[in-house]
Amino acid sequence: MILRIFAHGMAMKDDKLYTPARVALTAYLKGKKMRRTPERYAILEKIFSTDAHFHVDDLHRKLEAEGYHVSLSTVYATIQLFVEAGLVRRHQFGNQPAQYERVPQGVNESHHHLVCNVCGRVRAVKDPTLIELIGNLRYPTFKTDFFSLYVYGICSRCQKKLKKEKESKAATSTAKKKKTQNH
Amino acid sequence: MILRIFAHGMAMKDDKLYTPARVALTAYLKGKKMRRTPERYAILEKIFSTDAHFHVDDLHRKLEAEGYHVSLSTVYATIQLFVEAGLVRRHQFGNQPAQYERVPQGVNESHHHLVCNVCGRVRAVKDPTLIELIGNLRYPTFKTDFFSLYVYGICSRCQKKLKKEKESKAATSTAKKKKTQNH
DNA sequence: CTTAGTGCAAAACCTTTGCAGGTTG
DNA sequence: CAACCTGCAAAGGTTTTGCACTAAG
Repeated sequence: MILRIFAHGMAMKDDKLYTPARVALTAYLKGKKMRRTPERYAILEKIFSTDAHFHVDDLHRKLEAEGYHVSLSTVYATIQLFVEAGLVRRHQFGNQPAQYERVPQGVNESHHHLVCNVCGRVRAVKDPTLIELIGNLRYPTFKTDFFSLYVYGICSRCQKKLKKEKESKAATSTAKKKKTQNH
Repeated sequence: MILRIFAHGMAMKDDKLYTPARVALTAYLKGKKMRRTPERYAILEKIFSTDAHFHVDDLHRKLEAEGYHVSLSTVYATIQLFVEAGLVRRHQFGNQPAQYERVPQGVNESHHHLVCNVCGRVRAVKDPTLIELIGNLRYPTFKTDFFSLYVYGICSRCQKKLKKEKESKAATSTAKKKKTQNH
């Protein structure tokens, strides 16, 4: 019980995000005549009070760690519900397991993703001009909902690492050559 | 044996795609001192002589159907190799299983994807201006390799279907209301 | 001949499903 | 108090792995 209150306190800082999401969820559930269960709101709060991106079982673990027990299946089902309700979006970068993020509000929060092909790290990049441009595209027979832009490449960290490896490899190969010549 | 020859004949029409891919694979394998096995070339040929998009086990089934036996694990390993070699690209639309496609050659073949949130169908759309624009984006510390743009929404087919359902539902509800009023 | 690559079967992984029991409206 | 939702365990589908054998260089 203390844990729950404490956890709630911790999340206060981000209530600006959670509050409208909670209102939206309530409206959605009422509209669909679905039940407003404590689990759904607890999961929603967790999503809207932590990092924008999350993995299903990280979220589950966090909830459990706070002393809030929900089954993993409920977490899966609930996230699926949130996706259908337009509160959460699913991403799958490269061959990584699925990630989710809360739906960005407006052009200012919208972003695209830089994905490192080596380490898999994902960086969100804001580019309002680009977002607006792509968001304004229209297709004759297709009713657009949203879009995802993933830019794949190599992050700075991995570039450095690869450079180092290359250098040490080159050194080894030079050494080998010398050795061969010396024979 | 006859099957193999026949299959090869069938694929002739797309050799314009396969030939440069084969050359590229050979160069890649030589560079990495990896082996040029018949399996790798057979899988590459199949990829470059059928639809641009494919699922791993469809590809495997097609090879088997032609009488060319490769294990599923080899198909997985080989596709992964092709991805690393820059010959094939991986896609994962919504919550569907992974799809792959051969890497588009130049701006003219490049495209983005419209994905239906209802039926999951994917449509490739060419938009050279857009592709060029996104392709020219540069990031200070990130070395871009390629990008994927997925536009999610509802395809025309599903729009029609949903419209029909709505209409028939509205009719039912009207009927119900009348019945209630009659009580 | 050395060892990477293959085939097969089993395991791992993430996600969904079936069913019994609890909770919402 | 009906039916929806949850929890649990088991199954599902896809992808990876371990190991013995084959074949490329």
